Amino acid sequence: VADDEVIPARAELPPPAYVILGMLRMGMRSGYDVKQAVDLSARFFFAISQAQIYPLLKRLEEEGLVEGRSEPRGQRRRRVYEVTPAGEEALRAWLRQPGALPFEIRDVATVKLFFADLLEPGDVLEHVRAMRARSEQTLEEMRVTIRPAAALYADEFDNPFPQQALDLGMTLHEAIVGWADRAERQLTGGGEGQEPERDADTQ
Amino acid sequence: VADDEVIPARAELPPPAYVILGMLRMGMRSGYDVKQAVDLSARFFFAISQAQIYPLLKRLEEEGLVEGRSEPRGQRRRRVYEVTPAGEEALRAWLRQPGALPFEIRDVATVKLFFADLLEPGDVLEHVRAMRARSEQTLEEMRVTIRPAAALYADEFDNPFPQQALDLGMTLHEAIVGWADRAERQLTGGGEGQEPERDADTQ
DNA sequence: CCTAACATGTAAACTGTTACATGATTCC
DNA sequence: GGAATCATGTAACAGTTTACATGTTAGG
Repeated sequence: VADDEVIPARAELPPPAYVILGMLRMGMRSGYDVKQAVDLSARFFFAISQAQIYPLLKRLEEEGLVEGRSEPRGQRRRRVYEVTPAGEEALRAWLRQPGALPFEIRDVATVKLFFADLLEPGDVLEHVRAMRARSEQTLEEMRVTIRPAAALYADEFDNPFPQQALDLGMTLHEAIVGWADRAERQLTGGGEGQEPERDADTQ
Repeated sequence: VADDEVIPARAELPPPAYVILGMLRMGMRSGYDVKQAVDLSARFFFAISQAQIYPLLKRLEEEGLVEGRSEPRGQRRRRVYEVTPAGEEALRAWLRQPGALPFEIRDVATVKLFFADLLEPGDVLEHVRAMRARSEQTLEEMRVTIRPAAALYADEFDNPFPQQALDLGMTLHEAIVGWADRAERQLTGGGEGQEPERDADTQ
């Protein structure tokens, strides 16, 4: 259309852009769809917020990696996207690209445990139980809503990878539950005869 | 000194500020010390960058939660901090404060696995192995450098919590290694007779 | 002499969240 | 008629990283 169609060889896309690209390739069509899909699955290892999606879709389109068109539902405006061959190639290249894969956790609960020295024993116990409950709740969510969807991808589309990613997430939270059990036993005077049961030294 | 010493009842401190406060309380003295300590331990569940530390130390001091003074080593300038009673109280209040404890993971490796459908089977296998190797390396780091330090805190200062936090981190990475083993077996035609071994359908 | 470690600081850029605005449609 | 959901967008803010600047000291 314009005369400045030259792709300006942009900087590498941020990871959330590839999440969007991947979700579109898996059949999601609108920005809204993508957000729903991420909240249902990828959120457990890479959350993205709604406000990131629309600007990134625009950018993906500018770079020719997706093609969007208006497809309203009734009077309700709606824009749907398709991954272009260039987009698929960009996604594949990113997936294959080796290099550092930082495993980033940001968990204030563990920070609080780390410094729990400052708390009363009762508070610490409660905190460990909260951590346990949190992972159990996450597991329940995964079992109820995500597992069936992942199974569908495995069975219908012969794509086992969402299920495997979900499996990793569940494994992680099961490990936390196991850890919490051990920690709890240790805190509730679990050292039968071994340790001379620490007083509330608090200092 | 000035006439506007009134504390302006600031917004709640961001989590990294409490990490710094906690580290100072554990005996770290300078910003540099804090950074070293975080990189050695807390980084596995809550990393903070050097550029965050000095402005936050300044802010903590403004709010009366720490007290700093210059304590050069030779000609090399150096500012050391101590947690004030108000600071200890603020930390304790934050530790006890209930409420949402989001467990945030941002892991591009799992994102790549999730979308691995686009890759050749050989690439996927390699990727799972890389994830396994990553966790094994992290475990090795933890065993070599952090575990002894955590044990020291447990034995010398009767503070078992850093060790327990480290333990949680190790548990997590051990779970990933276990998951990777299973995933690898599944990918290398592991379905002996069970599954009719999926071809490289690639699409 | 040179490198690594000690030590502090900040500007600019980037990333991400919160909160709001806007409006249509579906379901009760 | 009202709430929930569908659907898109953005401005303002908060948080984070990268990169650099600056200088000292210890060790090979």
